[in-house]
Amino acid sequence: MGGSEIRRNMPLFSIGIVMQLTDLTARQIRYYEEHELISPARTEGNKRLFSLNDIDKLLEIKDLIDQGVNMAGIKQIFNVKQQTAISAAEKKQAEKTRRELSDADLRKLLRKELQQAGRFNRSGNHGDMSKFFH
Amino acid sequence: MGGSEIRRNMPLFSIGIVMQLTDLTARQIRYYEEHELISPARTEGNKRLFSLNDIDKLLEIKDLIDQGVNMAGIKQIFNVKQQTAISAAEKKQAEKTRRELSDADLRKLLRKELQQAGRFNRSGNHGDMSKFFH
DNA sequence: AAACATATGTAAGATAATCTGACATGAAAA
DNA sequence: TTTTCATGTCAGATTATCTTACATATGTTT
Repeated sequence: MGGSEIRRNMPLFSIGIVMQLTDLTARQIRYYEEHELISPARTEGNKRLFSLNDIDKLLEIKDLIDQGVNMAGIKQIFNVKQQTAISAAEKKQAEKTRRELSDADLRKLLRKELQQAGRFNRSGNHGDMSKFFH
Repeated sequence: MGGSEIRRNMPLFSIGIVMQLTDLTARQIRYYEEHELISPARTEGNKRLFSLNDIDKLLEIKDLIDQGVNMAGIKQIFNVKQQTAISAAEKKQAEKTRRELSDADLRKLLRKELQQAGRFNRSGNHGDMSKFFH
């Protein structure tokens, strides 16, 4: 179940398409990027390229703005969601680990873990792009 | 199960992205369009916009060309596939009809059918874009 | 072999789509 | 009322794509 992560993060859509899909103006989309609510990829020539996850986020942003939340609020909400997702992933991973690793593996892992702490990753709580893809 | 049809036919992708996704050159893609193997939509400004189905087809075309099939051959293959799909759909539809319509409905339908014959529609035998979306 | 057809490469000139940066503005907050 | 926020709008620059035309390698027909 890790492949769909990649797919949902694949930069595929031009800003024009994203405008249609989200019903936001280019100005709005760029403004949200400026406030780091999204971070679309770029082409070699500096054109923005959005992923499905970006579009999900934009739809969420739109909802939240309709409900009167400002940039700062949305940023916090995203942080919380991300943290929640990370926790959930860690929990799942811990559970998986408990079941899958032998004691020997565990010792090896522990050693590694003690040395280099703190790597990171994206998470992914999907919105409702299910309207567009299945 | 009709919504995903729409989604797969939604024009979303610029030619640049399709080039990356299919590993075809712009020249090749335009050539295949010229030979009516695909019919991408256009923006107001005449830029091509490809759907998931278009991309499926391009991947199929690529395979067939690798296997030495020429434009004419591919066109025939697509025709056959489409016909097959239509037949399948008709069969399914007939079955559905048999189960779902009352005799009254059937009489009404029959009348209509006798008047205006011959409307049409797309079909859809999907390729393997499952690599990119789920 | 010569001539032709097919599929693709490549280049030129035109136009569309997008970019950044700046200034304008209405509504809400201070 | 003055600021701040979210968005609109315009200008000038750059990228991406378009069509058309010619070039070319490989395969086919005469």
